[in-house]
Order: sequence, then C-alpha cells, then structure tokens
Amino acid sequence: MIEMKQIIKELIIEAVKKANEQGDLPSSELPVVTLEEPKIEAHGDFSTNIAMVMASIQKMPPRKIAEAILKHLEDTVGIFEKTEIAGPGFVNFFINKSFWLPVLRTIHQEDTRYGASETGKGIKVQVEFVSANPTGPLHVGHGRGAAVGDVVGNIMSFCGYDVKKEYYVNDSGRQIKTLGLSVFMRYKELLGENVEFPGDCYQGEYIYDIAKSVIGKKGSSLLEACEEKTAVSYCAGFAAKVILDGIRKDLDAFGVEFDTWYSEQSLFDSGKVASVINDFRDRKIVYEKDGALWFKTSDFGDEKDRVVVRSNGQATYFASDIAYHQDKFDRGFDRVVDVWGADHHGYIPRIKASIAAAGNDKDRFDVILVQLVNLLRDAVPVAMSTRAGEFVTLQDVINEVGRDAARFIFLTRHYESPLDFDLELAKKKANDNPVYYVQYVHARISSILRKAREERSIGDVIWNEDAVAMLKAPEEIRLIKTMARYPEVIRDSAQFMEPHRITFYLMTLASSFHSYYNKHKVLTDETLLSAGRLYLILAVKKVIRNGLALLGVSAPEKM
RNA sequence: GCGCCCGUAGCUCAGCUGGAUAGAGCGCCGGACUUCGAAUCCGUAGGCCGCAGGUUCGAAUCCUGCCGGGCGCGCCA
Repeated sequence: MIEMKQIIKELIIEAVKKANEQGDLPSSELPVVTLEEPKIEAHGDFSTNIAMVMASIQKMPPRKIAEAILKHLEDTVGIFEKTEIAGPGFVNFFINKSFWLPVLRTIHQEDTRYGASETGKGIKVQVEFVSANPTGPLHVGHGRGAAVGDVVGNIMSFCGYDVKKEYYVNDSGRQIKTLGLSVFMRYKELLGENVEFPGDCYQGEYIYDIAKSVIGKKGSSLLEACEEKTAVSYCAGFAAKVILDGIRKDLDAFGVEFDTWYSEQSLFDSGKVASVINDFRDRKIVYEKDGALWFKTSDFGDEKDRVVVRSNGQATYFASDIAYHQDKFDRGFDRVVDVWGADHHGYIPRIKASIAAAGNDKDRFDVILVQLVNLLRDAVPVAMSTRAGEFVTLQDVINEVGRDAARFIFLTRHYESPLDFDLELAKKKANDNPVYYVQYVHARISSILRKAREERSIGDVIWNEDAVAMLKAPEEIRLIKTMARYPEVIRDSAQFMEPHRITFYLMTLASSFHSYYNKHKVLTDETLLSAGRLYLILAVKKVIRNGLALLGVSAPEKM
C-alpha cells in the first residue's frame, strides 16, 4: 500500500512536470502530493486533491488542471484500470485488480512480522504506566491505564523502537505511613484492643487480611516489644510488600509485564533526590519561603512555584518525581512516555518545568492522559475509592468478564474519552462483545483450515500464481485492500500512540471477512479457486492474529 | 474564577490531523442455517456533528465566543 502510493505519486509528479513543459500548466511549482483512500468505493482506490490545491498557483479552475495532469499521466507499469476527474476536481485512480494480489504473498512471507517497521529504529523509549501506590489492590481505572500503556509499548516496539516498560513504585512518603498505621490499628483491634479506627486510614477489608498475616508472623510482639513508631513502620513495609506482590499477580493475570520496577525510596537512598535539590540550590532556581523550599517552576512555564521540601523537612512527592524524571533521561532514553490518569493533568506543567530545568528537552517527554473509568453496575455508578474501601478490583473484572474482553473494551475507545464500564452489561453481552466478533474470525478460519487438512489433505497453503489469480470477487479484493492497509494502521497507531486504531481496524477486517464468508465458499469443487481462497483466508488469519497479539488478546483456534 | 478533556443516530463510540453522499456496534423492525462454525450475514428506519460567528474552492475536523458535562487548581499523592 505504501509502495503503491509512492508509485502513483511519482507518476503524478511526472505528469505535472510534463504538463508544464508542454505548456498545459503555466507554473512548475509543485505542492505536496497527498493521496488518500476515498471512503466511497465508487471514488476509486486512491484519490488526490492536487488539482484543487494547485488552483491558486496555476490560476486555473481545478478541473482544467486535473485534465492537464491526466493528459500527461503516463501509466508506465499498467497499474491503473481507470482514472477519472470527479466532483470539484478530485482525480480518482482505480487500481488494476492484479496489483493487489502480491500483498497476500507479502503477508505470508512476513508472517508474524507483517505490519512491522523500522520507523523507530535506534530510538530508546520508556513507557511508564500503572505505577499505582502499593496501598491497595488495582481497580478498573488502573486496568485501563495498564492496557493502554502495555499496548502502546507493544506497538512502538513492533515499529522498531527500543521500548522498556516501567512501573514506578511509590514506596515512600505519607501514604505508606498511613498504610502502616491502618494495618497496625487493625492489628491491635484483632488482638482485642479497643481502638478507634482513624477516618483517614484505609478502610478496605484487605487491611484486616494483612493485619492477620502480621499476627501470623509476629504474634502480639509488636504491642509489647517496641514503640508504636517502630511497629507502624514494620507494618508499612510488610503491607507494601504484600500489596505489591498482589499487584504483580493482578498484572500478570491481565497479561502485563514490566521490564523494571523502579522504587521511589531508592531515589532517596541513592542520594539522587538530595543531589537534584542541591543542584537546583546552586543554580538558584529554588528558594526558601515560610520555612519550605520552593522550586521556581514558574520560570519554566508553570503557572506558579511548587514546594519541594516541606517546612517539616520532608521532601514532597514532586521532589522525588523531579529526580525520577531526570534519572529517566540519565538512563539514556530518547523519549519518555508517562501514562497517567486524567485527574493528574495539572501535574504536567511542573514535571515539564523540572525536565527543562534539569537541562533536558521537554519535547521528548509525553504524557498520555487516560480518562477515568466510570464503573457501572446495571447503569448505576459504583463508588470507587481506595481509602473508603469501596471498589471493584481489576481482578474482579477479569474474573467477571475475562481478560480478553476487558482488555479489548479498554482499547475500544480513544483514551481521551471517558469510559463507561458496565459490569452487568459486559457480562450479559459476553456473546456479542466486539472481542468475540474478531476472535471468531480466527476460530472460523482455523476451522476451515482444519477441514481442508482433514477432508482434503491440504496441508501446506502456498503461493500459487494461478490460484491467487482466481481471486476476483469484489469481496476478495476488498479483503486484500483492507489487509494492505494494516502496516499503515500500525505505523499511525505508533506515531500517535493510539491503540484504539488497531482495535477499530480489526473490527473492520473482521466485518469484511464475515461478509465474505457468508457470500462465498472457500472449499469449492474447483481446486484452483479453493487454493486461492485458502491462501487468502490464511492471510486474514495471520493479520488478525498479529493485531490481537499487539493488543495482548488471544487468538483462539476454537471458541 | 483559571486550566485540561469531552459534546456526532435512542445508547456506547469511530471519523484516517481540512475533502466528495458523516460511519460502526448495541437496540428497533424485516429477512437468511439439509451447504466450510448463525458468537455470523443481508436489508429498513434513525443525524441543524452542542449553539453562534470566522478562516477557504471545501469545516464534524482549524480559530474566536457562548452553553452543557467531567476532572484539576495543597507544604496530598
């Protein structure tokens, strides 16, 4: 498809040049030639608006320009079946059907790599996502971020980028202390003490479970042997570890793997936070006010300055985040991508400010803001608050609707759109969920191939010029054209970091296939035709499988 | 009040970074299984693309101003 466009563009450029030389066009100036695929088939396979764009340059009506171009268009390779001028001045190109067929061979040859590219070659990119605080289980919102981050990483990696996926563990700071206190209070309660559980502590049931584990390990010794501070600190470390292990398990069940788990605490232990602050002090871009240390983010595009060290001497989350992002660039990443919940959008200017202040290029830093998930049950919103302990965990969702369906639903929307996730709906509609629609194609084709093998002893499906030449039906050409588009879909999806483009593409391809299937039989009485069709549907199977693989969704042989 | 995102069919959403007659899925209605898997297909109905201006050959898309919804605006994370 990309090659085909290139050929046509060159033919157009030649035609314009010749038209100018022979006096049919006054100006030799050439705008950028863009080719698009018209939405309506009657408008051809490709279309260019060059005549309209050139109207003001040539001082001629678009249709006249189009005529001049077509007059001088020399189809040296025989690619066009037909060309025409339409509407206000579009030039439409109809491609000779035989020119589509080699796409099938390409798909088979490249196989699992079909659609891959080298556009990101040599570029190191880090995608950081989820990074949920280890203070409670992952919920659906995290699931959406996990799906988006994971798949963006997959896609970029498929396009040649050197991708590393990272989880930033907030194992330091106040929320961890609160976690420790929460567990310790439940611990005391379970040991029969009369405690009033603080309102700002984590209320969830899982805190009891952790407290029980603490008892299992330590008995009542935390009450007797040490100060409360030590006990709370022990509980904090213990709980964070237990919860983080749970998070790892949840992500594993969701099909998400990270290359690195990066500890916030390690930034303090290694002195990186202190070193950044000292550096900023030396450069006088921090100052003291009201006993706290402020970073002049407003000098770097933020709307106001931000505190990095509180008046009680404690560093803020922002302080470690500055060190963390500097460290990302220090580790040699050319591009740094953070996937955040949209409620953190106000945080972007200060992070960008810190990146600029540290001497890095803030344009190499991108934030994917994933809008929040509205979890519903029978159209009634389900409250989700970690602290209040009311939430449906990611694990619950996976259990209820399945990993494939959950991932697919998260990726069936642009991440900037808020997502309504109705559990009852997702369960009830399990059978006409779009994910099954796509997977069904794979299973169906697998079934045909099984039949071909078992009943007709057709083992290898291979390229056969004559067999493939039998593919002439409009539905067949449409299928091939759709598959020819796939590499561009992948490329755009990587460039814009938009996984939903693939999801939608797969639904389109699936639809084309199902239509085709219902109209034409693959295993016919004509051996040659059957061979051609088998070759075609095996290509479809491969494209579907490749696309689903990028989304982290399985491609079943049977369903 | 300021900032970011959203507003497209009854519902949930796409719309290829400015193109021709705005598309899917679900839902409604009507058809197709003695034939490779009906988790499918085919067809009908359904739209001042939030509103009003502007930019130009051409706007759902870009600009401005409103209206409505979500989210932010801490020495929280």
